[in-house]
Amino acid sequence: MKLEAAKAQFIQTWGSLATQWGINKTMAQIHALLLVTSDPISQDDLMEELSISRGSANMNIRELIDWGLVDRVIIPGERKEFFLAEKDIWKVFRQIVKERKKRELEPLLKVLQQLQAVEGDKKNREAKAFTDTIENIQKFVGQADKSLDSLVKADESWFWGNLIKLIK
Amino acid sequence: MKLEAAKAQFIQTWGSLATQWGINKTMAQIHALLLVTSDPISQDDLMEELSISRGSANMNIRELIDWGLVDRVIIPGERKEFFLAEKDIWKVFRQIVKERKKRELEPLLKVLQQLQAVEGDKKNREAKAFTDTIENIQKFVGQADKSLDSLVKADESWFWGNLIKLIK
DNA sequence: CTAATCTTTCAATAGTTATTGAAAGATTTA
DNA sequence: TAAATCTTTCAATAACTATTGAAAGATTAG
Repeated sequence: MKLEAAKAQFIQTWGSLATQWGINKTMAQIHALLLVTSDPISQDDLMEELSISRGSANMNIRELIDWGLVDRVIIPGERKEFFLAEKDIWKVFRQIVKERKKRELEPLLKVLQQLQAVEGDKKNREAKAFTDTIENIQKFVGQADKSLDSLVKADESWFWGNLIKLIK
Repeated sequence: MKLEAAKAQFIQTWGSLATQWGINKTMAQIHALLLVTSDPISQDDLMEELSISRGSANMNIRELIDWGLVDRVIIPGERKEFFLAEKDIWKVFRQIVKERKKRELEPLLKVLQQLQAVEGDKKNREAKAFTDTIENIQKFVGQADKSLDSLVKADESWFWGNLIKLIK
């Protein structure tokens, strides 16, 4: 398989995987291209390689920067901005976990806490089913939240090493 | 907060969270309603409570059954089918992990393996960047795959107990 | 200061995904 | 077997999400 074909397939695979996770396909494809390219790439080159418009390139790059997955890079003597992705997949993963935790898990926890304040008639079967499930979800999400906190701080080899011991 | 209001908020929260994860909102809302209701619910009741059409209800219920999150229930003396969700959140989580692993992680691993067969000119800087990143991703995804395998088989209290020990 | 180059915005448009509801298909009852 | 009840399908339509590209806004060079 030729390099260009392999790149193209990786970009397309990354993109369609992203779609299944509620992530913009183009954003994921830009990320994929930056992941497998050693040197920083300009917006124009991204537009060219992925056949996307200026607006889309600009918007999706900004989003990637927001997520902390891509950095702006200044190249001396160049007028344009260039972009470079974090290549260490463990760091990428950690960063995504950190962001999704902040954006989704923490707001969810707040809602769950509020929902526990439901007027509790303990004799009411339906009310009991509701509070029971909410309580269970809350405990689960709370545990997950704490665990992910540690994961975000963890060193990769340490993490896998211990996890392997744990699950064997 | 009244029970009905709390249910409604939970259903809406669960639905919008699902959207961010590439999951159909209505499917998640049906799931949410079934999660917080003790007794089995008929398709007509789901349609009524969530204000959705017959077609949508049918399709999304089937999808939930496919995911192994909801069961069909026959109630003696009733002509209609009823539906009941697994309430144990650990089981729900495990089931989702199992399915996504099968549908997404395993196909991804196959692609990554293929991509390692890129024509490798070791002197080529770009080729090296490509193979390095693919290799890293592959190792990472491989580890994750194995770990999730164990998680899927794990007992909840055992899992959290050990995880807490691990990350402390 | 002015022109040139680069970046950002955003309203229009395209593309994608989900929903509807009527009709066809099953199944049960009598 | 026929009628009643329930389930499934699917083409049309609606709702949502992403992309485009031209114009406005910044920044740099001369």
